[in-house]
Amino acid sequence: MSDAEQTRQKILAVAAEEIHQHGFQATSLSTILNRCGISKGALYYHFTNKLELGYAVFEENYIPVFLGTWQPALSQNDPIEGLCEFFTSMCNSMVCNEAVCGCPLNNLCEEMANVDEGFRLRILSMQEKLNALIVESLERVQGDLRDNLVFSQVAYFIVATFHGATSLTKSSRNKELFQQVITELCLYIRALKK
Amino acid sequence: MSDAEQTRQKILAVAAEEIHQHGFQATSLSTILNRCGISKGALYYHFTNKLELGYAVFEENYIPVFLGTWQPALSQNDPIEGLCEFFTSMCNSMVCNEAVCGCPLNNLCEEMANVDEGFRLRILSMQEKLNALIVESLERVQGDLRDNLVFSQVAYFIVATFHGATSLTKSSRNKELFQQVITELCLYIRALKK
DNA sequence: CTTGCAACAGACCAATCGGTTTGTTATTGT
DNA sequence: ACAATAACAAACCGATTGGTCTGTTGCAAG
Repeated sequence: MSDAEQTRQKILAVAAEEIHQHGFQATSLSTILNRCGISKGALYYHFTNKLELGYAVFEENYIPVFLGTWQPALSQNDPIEGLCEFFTSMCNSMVCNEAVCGCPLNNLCEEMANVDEGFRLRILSMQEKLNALIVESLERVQGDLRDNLVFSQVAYFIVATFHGATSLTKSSRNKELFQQVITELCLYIRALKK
Repeated sequence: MSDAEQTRQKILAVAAEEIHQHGFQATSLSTILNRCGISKGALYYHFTNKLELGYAVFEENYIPVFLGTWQPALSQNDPIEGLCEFFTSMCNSMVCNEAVCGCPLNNLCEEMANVDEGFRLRILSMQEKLNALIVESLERVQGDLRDNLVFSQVAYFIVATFHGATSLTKSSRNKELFQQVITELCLYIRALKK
């Protein structure tokens, strides 16, 4: 990796952290510069403005990480159990920082969806992709599931509940609350089976 | 109502709107001043600083409205149907502005819970109150419900899903998505009965 | 009649914001 | 050897932020 590409990646990584912790609008470019040990010239050489930096963080960091965490769970032989194990292990491995900062995608959705159209469309596209993934995996084991299920509806329900759980955790700073919602969610998911 | 109290209420009302639409941090005091047609001196006569204004909005506007919308649903003879009708009517009556701006409480939770402890504790207290309300109403009709239900867990689950649904609606700007999650949530809630 | 305070008005302030511009350095092709 | 460009450094800029300070006005009590 070239020097230039290295600084670009460094910027992306630091910006991703800052945006995750403080939100996009509250993230200060000068903080990023300080943490990276670079100048403003460097940043504006690699990114045309703050918004484009935000988009780059979203596409090059958040999306891959997001898909990388959901995909394996859904490609299990039994996606129902895959999801439940995924959620449960997330409960157990969750460190304080994650609990407090929430899901980067959901954070951006809450903050930027009605502020900037570019963010909104990117978030929407990601959510639709995740929904499609879940629907796919449910269809794959359709035979084991109850009749009359509306897969897309079920998929959105699962994601909504998950994101709601992270929101609850932010205010309570209590892993147990997250765990409770997840436990109930797993009960719901397993009840999808015949 | 005295003149002074009137301006105070005006400030609170306008601030509540601005915070709902743009979040607390992105809300500009000068915007509030302009919309109210008052000076900075007036605002700082009634509130010591921006944070205290935010707290006042939360306690004097958001909390009463929030409780005022959930309470009636839960005090129905049949809280299960009360909740479902509450959610469904919210789907139908939801105008674009509400869909885009989301729930004020959840917004503040996402934005401020890990930024300011004062906000976090107020939000937490409100969430616990709502949870207690739901638990109460479930206990009231305990006889009609399935055994082995953990009421508090169920209550948090319902609220989490509801808030997750509003988040989904923000990015999609699609009432139907909200409706789908709510439909599935009502299925879940009704399935709590024997 | 005047003194005092509640209820503001509005100029002013330092700090910070995102963004621009100019300058410098190291490398590379010719 | 030289010109060109990539990859920055850093001073600078206008706008805006939350917050302060000094006035000013109207009413009410003494």
